[in-house]
Amino acid sequence: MKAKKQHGHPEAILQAAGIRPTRQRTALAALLFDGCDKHMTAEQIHAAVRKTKARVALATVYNTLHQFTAAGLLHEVMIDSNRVYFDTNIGNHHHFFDEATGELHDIPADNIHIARLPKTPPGRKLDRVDVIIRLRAAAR
Amino acid sequence: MKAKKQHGHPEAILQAAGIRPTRQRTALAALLFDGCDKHMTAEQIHAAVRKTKARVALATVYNTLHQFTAAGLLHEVMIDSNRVYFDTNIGNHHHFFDEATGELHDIPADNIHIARLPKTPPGRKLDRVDVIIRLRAAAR
DNA sequence: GCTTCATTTTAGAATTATTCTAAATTATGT
DNA sequence: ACATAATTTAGAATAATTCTAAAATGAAGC
Repeated sequence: MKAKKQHGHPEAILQAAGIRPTRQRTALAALLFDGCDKHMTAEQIHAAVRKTKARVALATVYNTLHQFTAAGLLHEVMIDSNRVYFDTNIGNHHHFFDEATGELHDIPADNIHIARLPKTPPGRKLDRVDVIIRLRAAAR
Repeated sequence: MKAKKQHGHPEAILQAAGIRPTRQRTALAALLFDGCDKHMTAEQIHAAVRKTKARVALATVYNTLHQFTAAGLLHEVMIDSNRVYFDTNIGNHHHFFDEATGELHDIPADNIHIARLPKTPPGRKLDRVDVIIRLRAAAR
């Protein structure tokens, strides 16, 4: 296994990322970093954490997701003008987006090979390459 | 001779796309389909059309951009949660996104070659493949 | 265990982009 | 020109996200 999934205690993950593990952050980390890749919106994460006993304000969910993103624990995936997903898979990979259902699925990085990438303009460095394969319902 | 890409009168372009060329639509088409590739938000387009003598309501700009998109005259590019660009380049191409400046630049399709595209899931057809190369200021 | 101070969380207000609504205008067919 | 259907419009409504300032919590020292 190449890239190791996030697992272990949520608190340890936060410590390692230099984020103070408060009750709310730990609850969110426990939910997000359970070893399974997820694509969730802030609202979905808010709903999910409220199903556990923890109470976390929506504003805190947003704050925390942005902190996690800045720390490299999450990626934001911009797919649709009114859907921003936070992706717990921070390894190199790409996405299928099903426009019929709004679902997002991972594509392992080695299933796509990009040749002839243009050179990066001067004074810039490559941050990342997003590939989104958009799908629609097949005609029949 | 004029530009090689979109050519002909704006009205002809609309007719060909099966869109009735009203005054507002013609004004927007004239602005957008002048042969130069553009990436503009609805607000930018609204501001630009108001600089000409034409008066077009913002709601009409939105309606019209969506009609043009549905007709294949424009593409929407989703880059950033609060930046939706309408792209007048409807040919096969990709984008550099400069996170430092918020600018979007075209990459001709043949500058990127994607091999080993995964197979499309059953019941779905491939709509399009978006490649976004995200750039940041270079470290030094 | 308490006190202090910085950090974090919170509810609700504010903001922003976009969509909706229903009335007014404009275009098309006869 | 007339009737009818399509389009445009201003402003209200919506939805996601951010902001604000006050309250709660956490860490460090006594």
